[in-house]
Amino acid sequence: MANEDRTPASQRIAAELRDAIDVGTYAPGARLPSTRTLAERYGVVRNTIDEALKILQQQGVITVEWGRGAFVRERTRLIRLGSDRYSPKYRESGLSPFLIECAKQGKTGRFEVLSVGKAKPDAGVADRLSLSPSRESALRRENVFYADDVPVYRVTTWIPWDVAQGTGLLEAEVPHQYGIHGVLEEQGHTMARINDEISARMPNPDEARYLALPPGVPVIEVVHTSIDQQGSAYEVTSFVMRADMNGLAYNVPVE
Amino acid sequence: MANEDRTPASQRIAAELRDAIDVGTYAPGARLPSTRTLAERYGVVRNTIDEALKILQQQGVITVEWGRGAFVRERTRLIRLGSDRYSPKYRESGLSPFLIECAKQGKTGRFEVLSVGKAKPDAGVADRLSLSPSRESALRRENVFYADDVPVYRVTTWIPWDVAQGTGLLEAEVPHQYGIHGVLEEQGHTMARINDEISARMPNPDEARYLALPPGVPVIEVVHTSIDQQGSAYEVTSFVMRADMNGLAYNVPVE
DNA sequence: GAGTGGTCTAGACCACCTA
DNA sequence: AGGTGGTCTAGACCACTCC
Repeated sequence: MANEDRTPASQRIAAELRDAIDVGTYAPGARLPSTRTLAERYGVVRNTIDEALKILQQQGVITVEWGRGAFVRERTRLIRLGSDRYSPKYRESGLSPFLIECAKQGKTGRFEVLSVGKAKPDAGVADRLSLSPSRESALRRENVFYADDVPVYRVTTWIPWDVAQGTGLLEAEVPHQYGIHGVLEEQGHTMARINDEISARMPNPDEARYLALPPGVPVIEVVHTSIDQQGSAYEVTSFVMRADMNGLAYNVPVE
Repeated sequence: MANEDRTPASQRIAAELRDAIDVGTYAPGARLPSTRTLAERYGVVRNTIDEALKILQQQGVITVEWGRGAFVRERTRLIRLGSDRYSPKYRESGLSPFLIECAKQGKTGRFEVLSVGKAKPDAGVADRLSLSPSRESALRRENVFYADDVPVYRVTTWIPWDVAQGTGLLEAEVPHQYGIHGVLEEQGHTMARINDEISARMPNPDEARYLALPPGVPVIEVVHTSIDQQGSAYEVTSFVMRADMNGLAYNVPVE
């Protein structure tokens, strides 16, 4: 048992397994030996193997399935949300960039409306919309987007009440060929600029549940603000997406 | 004893502690009771408390310090890397956007050059630079950026060899007031557009070490491509940054 | 030295999956 | 039923921090 190495066994084993995965001993999708087998092989108790697997899980290297085993995570293709997603050039297709990207990858995209209604925006949203918080309400629409029935975005849209009222945006079904932004454009709000604020973090328990996130998968949060030709913000949308299936791309001019 | 709830004790305790943190029972920076105390309070063994704390750590809610205790993580202010970071308007100040942002927050920004030399770009970089991979080399510069001596970015820049040669970019010290992009501009490459591809994930062990990342902190990766007025890519930079201290902002026109 | 977290052992029971 | 992962107990030893 002379253990020359001073790093804990669980970490050492995690590193060894990770190396084995990296060199392809265990291919993506392959099952690792059972915890009992690994415990015997490394001469440690099963608990220690559990620790090692938890480390790999947190690193996003494996997924563990109840009663089945631990599997090397498959590299999922990224869905890229582009800076051009609001571009008029997509209007003609009648499809949203999300649906186009899904179709490209042979996936079926769809979304569900979770809620539509009047609500008080939080301070951050109120600030971006130049509303006085806790005094003015806004229209809130909550959606979830799916690719092949896997939830990939949780989307919350906020529109100042005076912009939204009387437009039909209060209906679950948006009554316009070009969606919400089609309606807003008819109200005189043509999108001139966007401001996207991007961050990443571990999900909170709610988000983990909504997005059915396995452990070790962070989320990307994009807070998007639409700005019209007068320079005023008239819509804020927050996207929360699983980071292992989504990316962003901004191809933009230098000003 | 009579445990009506079927969720594991460690998860239940983690949720209770998280709620206590959310409502402010434990303020940011405050120390949680010791694992032994918590074990007694919840009537479980210390190991179970350890599990609960690991969950909170992975969620990025607390940091645990050896021999000192578990502390509620302070909300660190974000350093925002903006889409305007290459804008000519910053040229006059002579400061990079990173240094400006650090100064705003009362932090001292600096960077170190890790390496400068000829290297073969990987397939992704070669593709973005329209080089034939494994045949053409490029200049690679590796830097680390610090804010108050905390490493926040790991940056790797690639420039095609025929663009870089004879420019002084092979020196550790870039011989130009406006940095790398000042030199490249003198070579006739004026930045007309940028293409930033953004993803997030858990760090690999290397990155965790370089950036001194505590557990539960994801990284944001930005692969930036500079495009000149002829529409050709002449520089690729990869930024890997700790997600709890960094964010991105793109304020751009809709085209 | 006292207190703290980190880890490990040995053994047990539970819940889920496959057959 | 038999295999798999998930969790918990009880107790032990180690390493780091602070006084």
